[in-house]
Amino acid sequence: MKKPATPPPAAPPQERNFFHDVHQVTRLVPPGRVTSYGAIAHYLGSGRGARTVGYALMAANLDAITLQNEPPVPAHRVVNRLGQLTGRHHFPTPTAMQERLEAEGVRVEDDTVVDFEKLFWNPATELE
DNA sequence: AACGTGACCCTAG
DNA sequence: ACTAGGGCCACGT
Repeated sequence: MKKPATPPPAAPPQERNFFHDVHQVTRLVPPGRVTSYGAIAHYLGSGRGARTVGYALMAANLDAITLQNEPPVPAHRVVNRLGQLTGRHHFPTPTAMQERLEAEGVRVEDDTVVDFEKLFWNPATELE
C-alpha cells in the first residue's frame, strides 16, 4: 500500500492545541488578576515558549473576531514578567488594555501593573 | 519543505 | 546594579 495519503475527510478543524490551550488558560484568569506569558508557557510545559504564548494571544484576538463561536479572550490580563503591558500596541487602541485593566480594578501606572506580584495569578499554583 | 517572524525569558559581562 | 545578546517554540507563506 502506498499510503493513499488520504487525510481524514471529516477532519475536524482542530484549533492548534497550543493556541487553544493558551486561550483556555487566559480565559481562566479571573477579573482583577493578571498573569504572565512565561507562567502560561511554563504551565503548558512549553518552558521557554513564552514567546509563542504572546503569539497565541494575538491570534486569539483575531480569532475572536473571526470566530465568534468562541468566547473572547481576556488578553488584557496577560502581561510580561515585569508586569508591563507589552501587548497594548496590539489592541484596537493603545490604551484599551490599560482601560480594561483599570475597569477591573487593576491600577496601571506607566504601562506597568501596580502590585503586579500581588495580582499575579499563577495557573500552576492557582489551578495546580 | 525551509525561512522568517513574534504581545518573551534567561544568562553573561 | 545595569545593559546587551542569544535562544526557544510554534505559526504563516
